[in-house]
Amino acid sequence: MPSEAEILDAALDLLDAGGPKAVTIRGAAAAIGAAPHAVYTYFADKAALERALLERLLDLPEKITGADDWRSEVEQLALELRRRLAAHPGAVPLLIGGPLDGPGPWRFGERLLTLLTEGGLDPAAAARGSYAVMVFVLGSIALEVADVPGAGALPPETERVDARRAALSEVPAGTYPRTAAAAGVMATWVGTEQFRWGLQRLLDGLALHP
Amino acid sequence: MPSEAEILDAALDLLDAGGPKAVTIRGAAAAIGAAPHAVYTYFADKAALERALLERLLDLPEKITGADDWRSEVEQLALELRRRLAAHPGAVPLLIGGPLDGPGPWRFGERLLTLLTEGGLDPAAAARGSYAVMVFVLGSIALEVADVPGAGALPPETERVDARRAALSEVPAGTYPRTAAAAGVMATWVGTEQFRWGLQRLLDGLALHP
DNA sequence: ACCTGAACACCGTTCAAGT
DNA sequence: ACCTGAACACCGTTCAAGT
Repeated sequence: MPSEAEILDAALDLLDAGGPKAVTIRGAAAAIGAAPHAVYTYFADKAALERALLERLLDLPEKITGADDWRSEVEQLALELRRRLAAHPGAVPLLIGGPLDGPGPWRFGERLLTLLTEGGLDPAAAARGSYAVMVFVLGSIALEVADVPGAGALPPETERVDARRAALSEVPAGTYPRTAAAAGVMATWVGTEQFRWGLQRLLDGLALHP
Repeated sequence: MPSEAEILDAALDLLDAGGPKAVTIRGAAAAIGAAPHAVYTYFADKAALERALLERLLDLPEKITGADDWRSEVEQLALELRRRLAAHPGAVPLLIGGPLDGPGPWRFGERLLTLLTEGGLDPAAAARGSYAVMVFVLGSIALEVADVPGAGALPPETERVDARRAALSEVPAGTYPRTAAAAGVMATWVGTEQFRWGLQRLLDGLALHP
C-alpha cells in the first residue's frame, strides 16, 4: 500500500495542517495506514523526507508569460516562487533551514543567471547578483511567513498588511519613535507591493554595476 | 538554584553545542540540575525560552565606530548583526522562524530608519527601505548558515567559500550550465565580500528613489 | 511561589522477526 | 525487498503533591 508519492502526499497534508513541526515520520505512516518504520523503505530519515517534500513544491513552470523585459521577468519568477511558498507556508522554515541544493534551487538559480546575463551583467556580476536576488526573495518570504502566528494557510494579504500596521503602531513610541511612526507613513510594509518594490530597488543597484 | 539567567546560559550552551533542535526544556533543566518542570516557573513554554534566548543575542552596541557616512554605517550595523549570529549559527533558524518583534528587532529597525532618513530618504522610502535591508541581511545570514552542515560553530570563512565553490562545480553542467560555470567566475559567492556587495547594490537602488 | 516526581501523549530511530 | 510490532531513548507539557 505505501509508496513514495503516497507518503509525500500525506506529509504535505500534515505540513499544511500543522506546520513544519507536524511533518513526522509517524504521522505520515499513520495517515497511509502503515507502521512507522514502513516510511524508512522510501526515505533514509526525516531529513530526506523533508527534502523530497521541498523538491515537490519547487518545480516552477519553465515559461513565465506576460513579462516583456528581463527585469519584469525576474519579478514574475520571484512572484511565482512567492506564490508557491505562500500556498504552503510551513515549507518556508524547511527551505530556509537547509542547504539550497537539488534540482529546484538549481533551476531557480539558473534562470536568474540567464535573465541577469540577458540584462547585460557580466558573468561575475550575474553570479553575485543572482545570489543577492535569491537572498532577497527567500528572506522576504521567510519574514512574511514568520509574521503569521499559527500553522495553517496564510490569511488574505490585506489582513496581513493591516496586522503588520497594527503591530507597528504598538511599538513603544518613546524608545522607537521612527518605528512607531512608520505605521502611519508606509504604503504597505510586507505584502506583494513591498516585495516588488524592494526587489526592484535591488535590481536598480544591480543594473548600475553590470 | 535555578534562575532565569542560569537557564538561559544553559540553553545557549545547548544551542551552540547541538543547534536549535538541541534547545530543550529538559536539557536546560538537566544542565542546571533541576527537574524539567522547574523551567516553567521562569518561561511559560518552550517558545518563550527561545524568544528570551534570541533577545539575549540581539543586544547590538549603541555606537558603531569607524563609519563616516550613512551607507557605511548601515553596512557596519549589518556586519555587526552578522557577526553576532555567525557566533551562534543555531540561533538563525529561531530568529527567522518567528515574528520580528521585541526590543532587539525594534532597535535594529529603528537604527536603520534613522540612518536611511539621514541618507535623505523620505519617511515612506525609509520605512520600505529599512524593511528591504532587514530582509536582505537576515536572508543572507540564513542562507549562509543553512549551507553549513552540522550544528557547531561556523568554519572559517575561506573554508566556507571553498566549500560553496566545490558544491557549485558539482552541479550538472548539462542542465544548469551557467550555475556550474559560476564556480569559476565568481569572486566569492557567500562570505563577507558577497554580503557587502549585495547590500551595497540594494543601497544603490534605495539611494536612487529617495 | 517554587520545586519534585510521576505521568501522558508524543517523537526519530533501531532491532528482531516475519513474508 | 518490504512490512509489522516492540522497544529505546528522547521530547513538551500536565498533574498531584510537597515546602
